[in-house]
Amino acid sequence: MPTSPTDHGVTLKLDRSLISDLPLFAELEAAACDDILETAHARHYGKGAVVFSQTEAAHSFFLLLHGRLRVTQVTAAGEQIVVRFVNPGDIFGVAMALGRDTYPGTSTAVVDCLALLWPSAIWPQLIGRHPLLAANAMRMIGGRLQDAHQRLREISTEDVERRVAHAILKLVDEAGQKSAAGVEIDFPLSRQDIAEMTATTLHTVSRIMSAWEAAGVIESGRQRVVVRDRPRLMAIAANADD
Amino acid sequence: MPTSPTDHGVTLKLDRSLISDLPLFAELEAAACDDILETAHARHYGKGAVVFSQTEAAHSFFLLLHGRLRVTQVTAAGEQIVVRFVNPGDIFGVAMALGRDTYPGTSTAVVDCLALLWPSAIWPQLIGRHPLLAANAMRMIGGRLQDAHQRLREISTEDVERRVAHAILKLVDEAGQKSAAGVEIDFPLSRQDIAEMTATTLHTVSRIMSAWEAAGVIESGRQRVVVRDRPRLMAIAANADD
DNA sequence: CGGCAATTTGACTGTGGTCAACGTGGGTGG
DNA sequence: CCACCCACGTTGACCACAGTCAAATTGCCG
Repeated sequence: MPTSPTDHGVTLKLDRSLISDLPLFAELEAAACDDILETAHARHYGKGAVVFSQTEAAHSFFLLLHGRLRVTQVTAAGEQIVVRFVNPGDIFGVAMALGRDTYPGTSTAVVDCLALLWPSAIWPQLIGRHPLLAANAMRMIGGRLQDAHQRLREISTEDVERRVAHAILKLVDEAGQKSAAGVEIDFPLSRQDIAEMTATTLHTVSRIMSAWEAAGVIESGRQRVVVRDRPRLMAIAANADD
Repeated sequence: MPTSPTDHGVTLKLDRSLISDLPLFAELEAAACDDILETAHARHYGKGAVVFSQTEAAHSFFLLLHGRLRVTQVTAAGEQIVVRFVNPGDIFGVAMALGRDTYPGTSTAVVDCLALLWPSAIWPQLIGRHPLLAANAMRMIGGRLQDAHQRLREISTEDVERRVAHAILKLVDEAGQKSAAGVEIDFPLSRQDIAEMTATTLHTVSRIMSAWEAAGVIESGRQRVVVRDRPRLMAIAANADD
């Protein structure tokens, strides 16, 4: 199922309307957007394709336009954790800007994706010419730092059920799609994925979600989660006794 | 014991030799350092003093020159975690740059500290005038993001003993002081602190460290940790069976 | 020297991990 | 187009790691 990446529009001029509304380009003038796009390429990644791998040299950084990516890290002992999911408008693979010369994780397309990419070496020039871009990028990285700290807080202090509830609610906020029965997470998400986000096992996740399904809180199936009763799920996320 | 902050050198001209060797100012020219220092104040915080508090408006950002700070967050349920320790040369309280208008945590001086501070509002101008400062700051924030991900990995996949071993080793690297018996962490650090860094309880930390002490790996007392046998501690951090 | 905070240690318990076996649905190939 | 197969999911039994509760001890600080 993995598809090899294919180039698109490398010679084609990229239109700034693709990106000018994204938070990364907030406050930037049209000319600045054009200048930044000058050095960008667009590329398509089929479902299952690996955009970059952990420890690989960080040749490029990316901006996701369409689709959804999963970023994972593998420990020395071979266990995997999900670092985050990348949403449209997010930057990813910015290792070089963060002071690394290799990617710290692996990112995989969970659905068909379209991304822009720049050579990492360009970053210093871009922020030199466009201080607002630097400020915006720093805000986005800041958001990721907050997310990481929130997860640390949750894993440190909450029991598994509340952690799973928080994880599902966050994904619903980022990738919720109204459907007949409620709000559905619009990309394939396995029990294993949820376990790797919440520091537990797929078994425990399955047990918890089965209980929720029986209680009418969610509806779920193979790599599919629909939240039926959001307030109830929020109550579970907040409360210890239930 | 908490001391109220006192101003120092507000009118006094700050010398760039204080800061020009720090990573935040790497590659910056002398004139740039002077320009940045123009808007800085220096301030002293006595042991136990609170530099800023969670949810407080982020009026300033800081650079630690001397001492050591602990940054904590409190959950809605009232439980506390240690986010990190701030070492000399680190920036902290950069909430505004990360897109927040309040501090996400509380920072407390664990020993007497000296810090520079700037009004948060100045940040955009500073990075506008000094792109290298932006690049350096982003690298430092990137390092914190890596740290957070490493802790997530550890809490998710390792048992308590290995997590504690990793935490102690990291602190020894950052704040190790050669002493008669080995390498000592040069600031007061309680079992509770270690527990809040590693998502466990002070009881479990105490049991683990008692065992290590009996085995001659460390020597410890009231808010004091000396690593006697670093290689052995590294082996504990790496291995599961021991 | 009195008092309190930090630490130690013991006994018990429960959450959630491990091991194992069995469903099930969807994609793929014949 | 249907059937097979495999990845994904479910469920049960068991038990261990580490959290909780409790109490004693130590060592600073004032």
